[in-house]
Amino acid sequence: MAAGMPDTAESPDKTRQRILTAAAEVFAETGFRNATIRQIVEKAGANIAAVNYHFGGKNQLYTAVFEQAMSAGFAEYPVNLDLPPDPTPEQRLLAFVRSFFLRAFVGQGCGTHLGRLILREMVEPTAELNRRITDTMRPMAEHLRQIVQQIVSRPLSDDEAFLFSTSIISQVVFHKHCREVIARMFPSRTYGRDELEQLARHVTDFSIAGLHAMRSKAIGKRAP
Amino acid sequence: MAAGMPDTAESPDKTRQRILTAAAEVFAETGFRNATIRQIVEKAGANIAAVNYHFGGKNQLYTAVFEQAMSAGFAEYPVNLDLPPDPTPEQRLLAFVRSFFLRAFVGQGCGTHLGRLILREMVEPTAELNRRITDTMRPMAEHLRQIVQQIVSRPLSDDEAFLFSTSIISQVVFHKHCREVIARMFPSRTYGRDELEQLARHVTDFSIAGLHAMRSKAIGKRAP
Amino acid sequence: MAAGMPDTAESPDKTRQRILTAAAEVFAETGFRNATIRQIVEKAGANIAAVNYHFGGKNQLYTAVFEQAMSAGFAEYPVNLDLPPDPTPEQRLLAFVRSFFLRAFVGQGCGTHLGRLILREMVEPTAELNRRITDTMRPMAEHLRQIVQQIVSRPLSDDEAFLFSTSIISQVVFHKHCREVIARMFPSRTYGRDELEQLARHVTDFSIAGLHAMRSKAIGKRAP
Amino acid sequence: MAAGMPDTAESPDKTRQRILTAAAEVFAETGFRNATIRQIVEKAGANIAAVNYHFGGKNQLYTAVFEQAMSAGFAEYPVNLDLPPDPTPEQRLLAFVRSFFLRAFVGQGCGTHLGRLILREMVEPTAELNRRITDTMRPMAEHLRQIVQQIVSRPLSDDEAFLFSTSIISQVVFHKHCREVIARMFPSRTYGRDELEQLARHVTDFSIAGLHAMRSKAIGKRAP
DNA sequence: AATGAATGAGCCTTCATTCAT
DNA sequence: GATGAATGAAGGCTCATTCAT
Repeated sequence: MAAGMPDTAESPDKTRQRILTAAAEVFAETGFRNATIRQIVEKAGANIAAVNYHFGGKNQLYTAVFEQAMSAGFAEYPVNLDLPPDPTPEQRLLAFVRSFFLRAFVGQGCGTHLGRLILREMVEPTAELNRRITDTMRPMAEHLRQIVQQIVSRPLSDDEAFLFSTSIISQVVFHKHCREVIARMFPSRTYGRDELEQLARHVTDFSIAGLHAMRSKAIGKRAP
Repeated sequence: MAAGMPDTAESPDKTRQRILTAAAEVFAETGFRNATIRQIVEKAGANIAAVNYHFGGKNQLYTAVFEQAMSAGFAEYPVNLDLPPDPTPEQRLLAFVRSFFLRAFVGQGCGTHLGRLILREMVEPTAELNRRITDTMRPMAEHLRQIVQQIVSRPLSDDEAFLFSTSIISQVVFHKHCREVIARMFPSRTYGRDELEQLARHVTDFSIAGLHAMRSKAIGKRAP
Repeated sequence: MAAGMPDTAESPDKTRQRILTAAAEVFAETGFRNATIRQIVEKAGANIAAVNYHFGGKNQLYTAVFEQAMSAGFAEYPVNLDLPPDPTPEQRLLAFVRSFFLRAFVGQGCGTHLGRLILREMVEPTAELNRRITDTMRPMAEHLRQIVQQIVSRPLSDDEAFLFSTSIISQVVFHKHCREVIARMFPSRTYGRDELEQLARHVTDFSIAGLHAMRSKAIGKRAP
Repeated sequence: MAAGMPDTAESPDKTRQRILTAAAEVFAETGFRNATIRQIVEKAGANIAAVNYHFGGKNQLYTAVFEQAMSAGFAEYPVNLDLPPDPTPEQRLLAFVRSFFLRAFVGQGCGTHLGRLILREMVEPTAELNRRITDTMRPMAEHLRQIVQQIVSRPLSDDEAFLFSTSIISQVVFHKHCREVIARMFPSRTYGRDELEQLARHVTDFSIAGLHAMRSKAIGKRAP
C-alpha cells in the first residue's frame, strides 16, 4: 500500500492463494497422505518452505483447503437450484438430487474437488469430517427428510426416515464414490451435462416410485 | 511366563498365516500406503523380514490378503444365499442384496475387511482394483443385470441396465462407504443381525417398486 | 570448542563440495557398491539426506564425483604436458606417458582417485564406464594411435594400431592396476616424483624400441 | 558306506562340489561382495543353508573357490608350455607369455575364472591376495627375471629387473584387466585361439625388441 | 515476506546367518 | 546330512520440517 513498495506489489497474497488452489487439486487427486508438499509448491510455483510459512504445516493447509472448497461448492449449486415458487415435493426432490450431481461433477473447480475430499474423509476421517457433518450433512439430511415426508404424505419414524433418505442419497453419492470402478467398467460414462440431467431424472423417478410404494407400509421399530 | 520357555503352544498357527491375518486388519484399517510392514509384523509377532520371505514384499502381501479375503467372503455368503429351488426374480434380488450386507457386516473376519479394502481401492486405486473388477465386479454386475431384466420383464438397453443396477447396488454399498458418517450421525445404528435383515428387506422392496415403475418406461439413448 | 558456538569458521566450504570430496575418497577406496551414503556423509560432516538433496541419489553423486575428478585430473596434467613447439613424435609419446603417470600418482587429489575409480569400473562396470569410454578413452586412444603412426612412419592397420597401442598403454596402467600387488612384492616402490620420471622415461624408451622393430613388419589381418 | 544307506548314495559330496563350481562362476562374474549366497545355491541346486553347512560362511566358500581355481589353472597351462629341450631365451619368453594368455582366456573353466578372481583381489584385496603372491606371483616373477636376464645378456639391478619385467607382464595382464573396456571399444576382439597366438607372438616380439635396446643402457639406481 | 539449504525420522528391501526339524 | 523358516542388521531413499539468511 505504501508508495515506495517494491515490485512485488502484484503478488500481495498471491503465493498463499496459488498454494491453496494447487493444494485443492493435489489433495483431491492424490489424497492427504500421498500428496507431498513438494508436489503442491511445484504446481503453485512457490518455495518448499512457503507452506509452512503461510499455513504452518501440511495439516493446516489441508484444513484451509477444505473450508474454501466447502463454502465455494454450495454457493454455486444450492439445494433449491432452479426451483419454481410453490414447488411440489417431487420438484423439490429433483432439485435436491440434481443440484447434488451438478455440484459434484460439473466444472473443474471447488465442487468437484470437494466431493473427492469428503470421500477421502470417509475412508480416513480427520477432524474435518466432524465439522462437515455439523455444518453441512445434518442440515441436508433434515432437508431431505422433510421432502421425503411430504412425498410419503405421512409422518415417518426415525427408522423409516433413515431408510428412505439413505436409499435416495446413496444413489447420488455412489457415482462419486465408485468413480474409479465406473470409469473402468463403463468407460463411455463421462458424466457430461446431458448425462447428469438424465441421471438426476432417473434417480428422482426411481426413488419416487420406491417412496410411493412405502406410503402404506410402516416399518417396525428395531429392537434396541 | 518362565524365561526360556518356548511359546510355541501359544502360536500353533504358522507365521505366514499370522502375518496374513494381521495384514488384513492393518490394511483395512489404515490402507495400503499408510500401513507399514513393521506395524503388521509387530501385530503378527513376526520379524520384519518375514514378509519379504513369505510374500516377496508389501505389494504381494497386499495381493495375498485381498485374495484370501475375497475367497473367504464369498465362500461364506454366496450371492445365492438361502435361495429355494426355482426362485422368483424377487427372491433372487433379495438373496443378492442380503448376502452382500451379511458378507460386508457380519463377523470380524475377512468379509468385513474386504469391504473396507475395496473402498480404499476406490479412493486410491492400486493394481488390485483392476483384478477385482475382472474377477468379481463384472460377474456380479452381469448377475444383477439378469435379475433386473427378469423383474422388469423386458430386455434392457445398456443405459437402462446401468441406471437400474447402480440404483440398487448403491443402496447396499452406501452403508459401507459412508460408515464413518453414519456412525457419527446415527450412532444407534450398529448393523447387527436384525438390522441387516431389515435393511436387506427394505432395499429390495424399495428397488422392486422402482423397477416396476420402470417397466413401461424406456430410457432413451444418451447423446454420444 | 565452546558449546553453542557455530563451527562455520571451520567449514567455509559448502556442504555440496564437502560431500563431493568425501565421496571421491570413499568411492575410490571402497568402490561404488561397497561405499555407503552414511559413510560418505559422516566423513563430510553432513546429514544423510544431503546427498539426495544435492545430487539426487547415490548414482548421481557417483557421476558427479567422476566428472569432477576427470576434469580436474586432465586440467592439471594434459596429454601434451610440457611439450615444446613442433615436438618430435618421440617427445609426444613421452609427454603422453609422463602425463599419465603424473596424473595417476602425484598428489592426494582427484587424479589419484580417478585412476582407482576407473579401475573399479573395469572390474565392476556401471553406466559410468560407457561415458568415460566415449568422453576420454576413445579420444586418448586416437591420440596415441597418431603418435604411434608417426613413430612407425607408415599407416597402420586396425590390428596393428590395437597391438601397438595396448603394448604402450598397458605398461602405464599396470602400475595403477597392480598397485596392491606391487606394494606387497616391492615395498620400496613408492611412486615418488623421481620414480615416476624414471618410469615414464623407461616406458617410452622400451616402447619406442619395440615400435621401431615393427617398422618393417606388417601384421596380417586376423581371420574373421 | 553302510549297506543300509539311504538313496542319497548318489550324492555323497556332490552338493559340496556343485556349490564350489557354481560359486567359482558367480564370484568371477559378479565379485565377492555382489555375489549372493542365494544366487550361488540356486545355480547349484542346493539349499540356502548349505553354504554355511559345508563351508561355514560366504568368506570360507570364497577361499575354497580360490584355492581350487588356482591349482587347476596352472596344471593345465604350465609356464613352460610346449617348450623344446634346450630352449633359447626367446623361446622361453614366448612360452611364458603364451601360456599366460591361454591360461587366462581359453575355455570356460577354472583358468578364466582365476584371472578375474585375481583381478578382483587387486582392486579389493583380501587375505587371499597375500597367499597368491607367495604361492604364485613371486615364483613367476623370479622365473621371468631369469628369462629377461638371459635375453639382455647381463646381470640386472633390482630396478632394471622390475622395469623390464613389468613392461612385459603388463602387456599380458592388460587384456584381462581391461577386458570390459576392450569389449566396448573393440567389440571384434573375441580372444579366440588364433587371436591369442597372434597376441602372444606380438607381445614377445615387441618386448624382445625393447629388451635388446636396453642391452647397453644401464638404468641408474633411484635415490632411497 | 520469502527462500534455498539442511535435518532426522521412517519406510521398504536385501542379505548373510541361525534355528528347529 | 540337509533343509525350509525365521532373524536382525544395514542400505538407499523420501518426506515434512526447520534454520539462517
